[in-house]
Amino acid sequence: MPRKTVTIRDVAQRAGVGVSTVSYVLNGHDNHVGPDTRTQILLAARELGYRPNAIARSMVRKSTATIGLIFNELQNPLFVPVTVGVEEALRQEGYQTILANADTIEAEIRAIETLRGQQVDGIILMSLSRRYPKAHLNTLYAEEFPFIVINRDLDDAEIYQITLDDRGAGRLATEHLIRVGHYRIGIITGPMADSPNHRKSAVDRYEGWHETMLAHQLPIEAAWCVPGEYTFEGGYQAIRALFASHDAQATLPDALFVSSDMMAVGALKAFYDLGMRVPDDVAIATIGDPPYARYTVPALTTWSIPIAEAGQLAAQLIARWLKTGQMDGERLTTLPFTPHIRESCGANRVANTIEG
Amino acid sequence: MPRKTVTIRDVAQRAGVGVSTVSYVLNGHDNHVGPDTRTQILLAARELGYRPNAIARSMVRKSTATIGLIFNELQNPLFVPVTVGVEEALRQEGYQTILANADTIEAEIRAIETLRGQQVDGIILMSLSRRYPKAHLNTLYAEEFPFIVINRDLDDAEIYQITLDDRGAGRLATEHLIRVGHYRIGIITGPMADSPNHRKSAVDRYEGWHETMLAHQLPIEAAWCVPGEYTFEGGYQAIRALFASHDAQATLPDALFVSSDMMAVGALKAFYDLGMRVPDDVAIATIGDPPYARYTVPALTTWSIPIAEAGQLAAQLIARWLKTGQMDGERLTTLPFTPHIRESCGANRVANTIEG
DNA sequence: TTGAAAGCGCTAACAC
DNA sequence: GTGTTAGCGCTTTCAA
Repeated sequence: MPRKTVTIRDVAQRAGVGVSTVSYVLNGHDNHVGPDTRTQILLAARELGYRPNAIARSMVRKSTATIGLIFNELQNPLFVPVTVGVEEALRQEGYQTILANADTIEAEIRAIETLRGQQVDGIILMSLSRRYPKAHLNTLYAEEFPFIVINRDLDDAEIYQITLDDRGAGRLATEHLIRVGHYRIGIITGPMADSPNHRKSAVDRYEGWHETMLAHQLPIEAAWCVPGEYTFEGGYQAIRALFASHDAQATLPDALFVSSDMMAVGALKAFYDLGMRVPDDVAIATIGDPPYARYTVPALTTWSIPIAEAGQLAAQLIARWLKTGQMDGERLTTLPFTPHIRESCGANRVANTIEG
Repeated sequence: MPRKTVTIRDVAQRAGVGVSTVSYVLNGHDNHVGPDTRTQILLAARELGYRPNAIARSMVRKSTATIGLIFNELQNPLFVPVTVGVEEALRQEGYQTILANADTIEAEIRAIETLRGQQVDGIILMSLSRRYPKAHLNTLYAEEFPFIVINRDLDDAEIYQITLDDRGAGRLATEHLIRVGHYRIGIITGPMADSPNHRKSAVDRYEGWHETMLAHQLPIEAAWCVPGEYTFEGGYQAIRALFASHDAQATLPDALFVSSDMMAVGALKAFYDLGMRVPDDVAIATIGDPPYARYTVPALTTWSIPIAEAGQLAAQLIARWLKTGQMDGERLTTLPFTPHIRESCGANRVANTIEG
C-alpha cells in the first residue's frame, strides 16, 4: 500500500528534536549539532524511510539542480552522443537532465518557457548547424539566464556557444589526401546554401577543402564538386554522376573528400556497383565516425565530430556558471575533429613508390 | 538584468483581484469568474510577463507531470529509439521526461530514489535483457508507485512489463530462410547463458531458431552453431571459424541466422575476405535494423527490434495509469519484430528454380 | 462571483 | 546546541 509520505516533521518528532536540526543534519550543515542528536536523527530518518522532497527544497532554495537539454531533430544521429555527453558530465556535477524536443523555433520558444517554468537552473540547446531566428535567445541572455548553444550558426558575440570546426575538418581531410599522394581531389558536398535543407557545416567543410586545394595550388575542377545532401542516396548518385556518365576523355579525380559518413557509405556502394576499387582506383576521406565506419569495406578514414565533447563541455561550462554565479572565459569555443585513419585512403602512395 | 520573478500575487495586485481568482483563471477553472475580471487578469499576467512556477504548483498538487526514464548502458544502440519513443509519447500526454543513467543495480536503486525524491509521477526502466535482482522493484510495486519495465528478464507476474519477442524473431528469420529455399541453416549466437555478458535475447533468438529447425525436421549440426557475442569481431571470427578452418569434407551451411546486426556486418566482412558471396554462396538473415543495415553490401534482410514502440507503449501505459489512478489490462506485453526483406537472403530459390 | 487564509515540505534566519 | 518560525509560489477550501 502507498505509505503516507514521511516528512522532515515526522523525523523531527521521532528523534525528539526540532525540524531545523533535522534539516541541518540532513544537509550536512551539522558542525554545530551534538553527535548523539545527529545519530538520533539519522536513525529516525532511516527507520521512517524518509526521502527528502526535492521539490520542496527547490522551492525555498530557488534552484532545482536540473538543467534542460533542448534538441531539434530527434532522428539526428548526433543526438545520442550529445545526450550522453551532457548527461554524464551533468550527473558528475550533481545535476539532473531534463529532455525537451523542439523541431521548430516556435517549439523551441515553448520548450524554453516550459523548462523555465519548471525552474531548471540552465539550458543547453543542441542544434543543427543552421541559422535560426534568435530573438528569444537574446531575451534569455538579457535576463542573464544561464544557457549554452551547441552547433548553431549563430551570429552573436555575447551568447556562450560551442561550435564544431567543420572548416578545419575539411582542411584536415583534404590535406591527408594530399599527403597520401593525391592531387586530383574532388568533393561531394552536403546541403549547401542553395539547398532547402541547408546546413552550415556543409559550406564549412566545402570551404575547408577549397582553401586547402588553393593553398596547395591544386586543380579545382567544377565538375569534381558534386552535391550529395548528406544522404546515402545522395552519395550514391553523386558517384554515379561523376564516374558513370562522364565524357570518355574527361579526367577524373583519383581521390574524393566525401563530406559526410552517410554519403561515404553511399559512395562505397556506388563504386562497388561500378566495379571500381576503393582505395586503389579512388581514395575516400570523410567526416563523421558512426560505429559502422570501421566496419565498411574498406573501413573509412574519417574525422569524427566532437559532439560528445561539445555536450560534455557545455555541461561543465553551465555547471561552473551556476556554481560561480557568473560566466567567465571565452564566449565561443570551437572544437576540433579527431582523425581516424583507416583504409579508404590507402597507404601512402609516395612511400609506396619509394619502397617499391 | 535578471528581473525579479513575477508571482501570482503580483498579477493579482495589478489586476486588483485576489490571488485565488488569478489561480482559477490561469488554470481554466474560471466558469464562475466574471468575464471582465478574467480579461483583467489575463492582461495583467501578460503585461507582467508572468510565468507560472511549476515547482510551486507541483508542491501543492503533489504531482509534477514528469516521469523518469532510467536506462542502463548509455552506449547501447537501443537507447536512442526508446528515448525518442518515450519522449514523444510522453510529451503528447503532457509529461516531461527526466533522464537518469544507471549502469549497475546499485545505481538503479539510487536513481529510483533520486527520481522519487524529485517527485516524478512515474518511472520507466529500460534495460538490457538480463536477469537482475528485483527486490527494489518489488518495493516500488508494493508502494503502488507507477512504473513500467522494458526488456528485462523479470520473473514476475505482477509488475507491468514490456518485452520483445526475440524468440519469435528467431523463428521468423529462420522460417524466412527456409521459405527462400534453404535447409542447411546455421546460427551465430549472441552472449548465451555461459557468457559473462549474458543476454536473454541471445538465448531466445537461439531457441527460436532451434525450435523452427526442429519443427521443420531440418538437420541441426552442433558445428553450425557458433558463438559471436553480438559484436562485429565476434561475427567476423565466427565466420572464419566456421568456413575457413573446416574439415575439407565437412558439410557447411548454405544459410545463416546471424542473431544480431553487428555480427552480420562482421560476417559480411569475413565472407568478403574469404571470397565468398552473400547471398549466392551463403544467405544471411539477421536481427536488428540500424540505419546502416540497408546500406551494407548486400543490404541486410533483418527483423527490427520494436524498441521505439516499446518506449511509446510504456509512455502511454504509464500516462493512462496516472490519469486513471490505477492500472488495468495485461501485465505483460510482448512486442513482435518487423521484417525488412532486403538482399542478404537472396531471391526465393524455389521460385528461381521454377522460373529458370 | 470573489477574497482570505491554510497549508504543500522544506530551509535558514533568529531566538533561546 | 537546538527549537520556533517565517516564508518559497501556488492551489483550494471556506466565507463573504
